[in-house]
Amino acid sequence: MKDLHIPYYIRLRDTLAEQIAAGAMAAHDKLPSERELKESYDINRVTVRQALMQLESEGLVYRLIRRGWYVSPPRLNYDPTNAIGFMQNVSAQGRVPSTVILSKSEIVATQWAREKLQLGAGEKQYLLRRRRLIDGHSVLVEHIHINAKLCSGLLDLTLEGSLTEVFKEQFDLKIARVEITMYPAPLPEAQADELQVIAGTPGLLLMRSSYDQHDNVVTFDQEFWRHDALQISLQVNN
Amino acid sequence: MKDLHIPYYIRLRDTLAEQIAAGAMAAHDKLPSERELKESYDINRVTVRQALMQLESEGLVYRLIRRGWYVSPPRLNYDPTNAIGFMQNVSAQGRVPSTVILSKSEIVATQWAREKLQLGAGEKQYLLRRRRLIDGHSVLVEHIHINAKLCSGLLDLTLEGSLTEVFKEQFDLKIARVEITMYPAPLPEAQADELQVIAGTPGLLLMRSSYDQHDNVVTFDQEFWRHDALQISLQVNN
DNA sequence: GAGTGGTCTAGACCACTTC
DNA sequence: AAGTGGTCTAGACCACTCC
Repeated sequence: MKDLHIPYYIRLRDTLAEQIAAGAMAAHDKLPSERELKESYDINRVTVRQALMQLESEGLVYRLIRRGWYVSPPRLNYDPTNAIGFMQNVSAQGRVPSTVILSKSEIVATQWAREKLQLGAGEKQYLLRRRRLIDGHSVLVEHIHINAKLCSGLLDLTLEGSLTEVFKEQFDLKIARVEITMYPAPLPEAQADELQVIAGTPGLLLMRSSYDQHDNVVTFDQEFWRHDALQISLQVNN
Repeated sequence: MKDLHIPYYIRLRDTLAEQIAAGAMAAHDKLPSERELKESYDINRVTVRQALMQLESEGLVYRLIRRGWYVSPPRLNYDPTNAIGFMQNVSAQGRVPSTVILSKSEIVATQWAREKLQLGAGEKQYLLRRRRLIDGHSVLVEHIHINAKLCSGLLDLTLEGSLTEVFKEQFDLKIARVEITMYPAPLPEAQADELQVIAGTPGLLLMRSSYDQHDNVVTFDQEFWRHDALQISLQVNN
């Protein structure tokens, strides 16, 4: 015999999901506080949180640490086979992109970066860290490791937009080939902090290696996305 | 001032993650029961579960309903730009694939399927539901909606392997173009049951439309993956 | 029948945000 | 100072699995 009882947290989850779907709450609206929900539905606060965390993993709501729960905006469409940059892609979908440079530095490549960038011992790399936003809300943090000898002086240029364009315009470097790997994974603590989400919340990890026309590695990029911020779409011709 | 206290559930999560990484437990090994962990680490069972659910969302452990928590195997590599089928892909990675046909039927296309398959009112579709496994463990459930008039009699053939091959060999249909959309999302209840996971656990939803050489829609496929079962990798040439 | 995980309660204290 | 979410306790009962 199957258990036919519907748990309270599932009912609350569905109730809230319906309200959101029905448009009773708009993107970025704040939900009632956990204690209010607890009173309204006469269930324990732990149970309320269980429902909210379900909705979070569905991408319907997100939270700001110690500030509350909010309705998620629609996902951004991302086509990894398309070379279009973040700024253009977001704009094309009728939303407002922005970029914050978190840090930029020239360092001696770590062993790990040396492998990824195919560098020898002692060679230099740039490390560029950026946070990117849609409609004023952070959606990803990225760490871009750059082969410094291919683009000396890069850090003095404008780095908010497409690096691919900067490489082409300023350094005559064409990105000829890109390798991408991605999978769902929780955000590491440092990146979670920067996205103002709690460590361990679901995320999407995307890594990208870019090669120039001579098949040198130009950049190795790690992107830490909010898991509810994007949807991957692509087209393949055989 | 930042809070420097490390929560118990984070400590337990890290402890278990280290044990797994160190190889103290192999793929599909059962973890100690929640009550054993509670005793061992002298924390509440709710807190133990919090740690386990974190590990689940990281893809390090999975659970079988009411049976326990187990160590996850490595992720399958999946290249959406590569036409290679599931069976071949799994084999190529040194693992053992299998397929279970859950149901197959010929039905009048629903409105929703009519749109996806670009069919007129009253036209027929096949619905094929399969579960696919790696090393004997279910990793996905798929619902394949098929344009019946392009491949009449399909359901009488062997359907465990690559449909793309069946189309080519038996119906002279070449899959010329594929559109894929995917995003992290929890598994719907029905699919969760079939994968023996609890409804609402994290998953990956992948939808695929296949077009033939005349740009007719041949199939529309919904795949419900365990979120920890795969990693997406692809290469793009510009 | 013993053991497991799934659900739930009624509290508590804390760090942090908001006012 | 009041309110919020984050963490945690010490129980409880249930459905189901395993033996």
